[in-house]
Amino acid sequence: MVRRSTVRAATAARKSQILDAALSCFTDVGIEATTIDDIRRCADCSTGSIYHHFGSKEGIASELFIEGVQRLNADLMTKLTRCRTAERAVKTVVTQYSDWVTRNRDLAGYLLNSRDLAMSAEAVEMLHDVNRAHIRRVFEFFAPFVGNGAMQILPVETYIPIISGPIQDYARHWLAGQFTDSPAKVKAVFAEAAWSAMKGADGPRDAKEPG
Amino acid sequence: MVRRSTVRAATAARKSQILDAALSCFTDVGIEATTIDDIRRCADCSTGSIYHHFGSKEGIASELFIEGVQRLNADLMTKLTRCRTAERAVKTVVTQYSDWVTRNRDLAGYLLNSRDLAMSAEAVEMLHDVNRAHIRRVFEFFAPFVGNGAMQILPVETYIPIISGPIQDYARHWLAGQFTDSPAKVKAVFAEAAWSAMKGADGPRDAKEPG
DNA sequence: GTTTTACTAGAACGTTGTTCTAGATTAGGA
DNA sequence: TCCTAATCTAGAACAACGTTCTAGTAAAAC
Repeated sequence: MVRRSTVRAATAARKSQILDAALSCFTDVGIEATTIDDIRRCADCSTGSIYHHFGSKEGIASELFIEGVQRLNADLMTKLTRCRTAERAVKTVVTQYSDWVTRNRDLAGYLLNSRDLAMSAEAVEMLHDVNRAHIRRVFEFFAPFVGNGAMQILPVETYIPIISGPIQDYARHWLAGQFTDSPAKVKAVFAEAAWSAMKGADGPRDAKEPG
Repeated sequence: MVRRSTVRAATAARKSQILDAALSCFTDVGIEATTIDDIRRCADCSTGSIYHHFGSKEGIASELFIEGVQRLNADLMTKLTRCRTAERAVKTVVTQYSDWVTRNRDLAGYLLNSRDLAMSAEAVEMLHDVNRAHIRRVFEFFAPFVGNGAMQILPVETYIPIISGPIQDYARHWLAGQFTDSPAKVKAVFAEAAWSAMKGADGPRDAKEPG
């Protein structure tokens, strides 16, 4: 049985070289407008090399997308598991995202604006698996805070939009050049807003109102 | 010199026929994957006709996008100007969006997932003008509520993300088939969350609302 | 050293967006 | 009704781009 003990050293470098070139091109002119030849020139490699590693232009786009999501998710989990209170955890979801987007402009812009990417069935499933696993971890982390009344009980599918929706929308506008202040600069506002919308009704306020 | 007093009757019909066909194709397989020939077949017209009316595939996509934004904006303003209190106005922004997306699935999905559309310089400017005018109207409407303390004073660029971000994110997931309940079904939750994050810290100062 | 596998190169192919030219259709004026 | 100009449609032809293919090179396994 042949064992591929070590991937050839140059391979990983070549792949990330192509991915970096692709991200750069996608950022400059958009996915559709970048040609394979653009990427080839920017990565200083041949067409054959690109197709050997990724199979298609869509393969590059998919791998870039999934790898980006995984990096973002991993960074969140690292910071989240250090939190001891519901308030700190909710606010960390917002501030971590703000900082990450500010530090990784190009990749963040790619992730935010490539939602309708036509991906292969395998890539879609891969992405779903990654997302499901991440969401499960996050929900397991937050479950106790909902259980003990520190956070509101809401329909499950509304938690993520309520907490992350605003800062994501802000980030999208900032990345499009429409806002001047970086997400990192205004993160406190969004962290506060998220916590306002999410904290348990501990005060004398009414809990609910007829819609 | 002949003046085109009335646009030829068939023209408007032909254009909207092509736009409808394009939206249908874009929804089914994505913008990049739909060919001019797909649209031609679906709209039952010729290639020449398409290029006469829109100039390019991107021209179709741009016009569809801008027209959709205008319809959405117009619907919001109609409903918004009926509101008399800050709470009702903020909640209306959320519920109107929920209802509109639920009623216009395809178009809403197109608007939400085509942000990175490569548009011509003119189309970009056109869209900016439309957006700026709309945002100015909305802010003029809300200004009094901020002035009298019914709503929080925040950095201007944060209002829209805080109010609309969550329901937009929810809508995106629903349109992608990831959530089962339509935005219209869960709009009350998001309206409540938006108002929680937005209302003045000292309690509402609207006449009708008791502390 | 020989074999096997991983990788690269670049020409060739087929599809697709776009252009072009000729012709059909309609509106307005005698 | 006929004429003229403008608008619109048709579909073949062109050029660009994603992809495939064949041959060849470099590195690991034995």
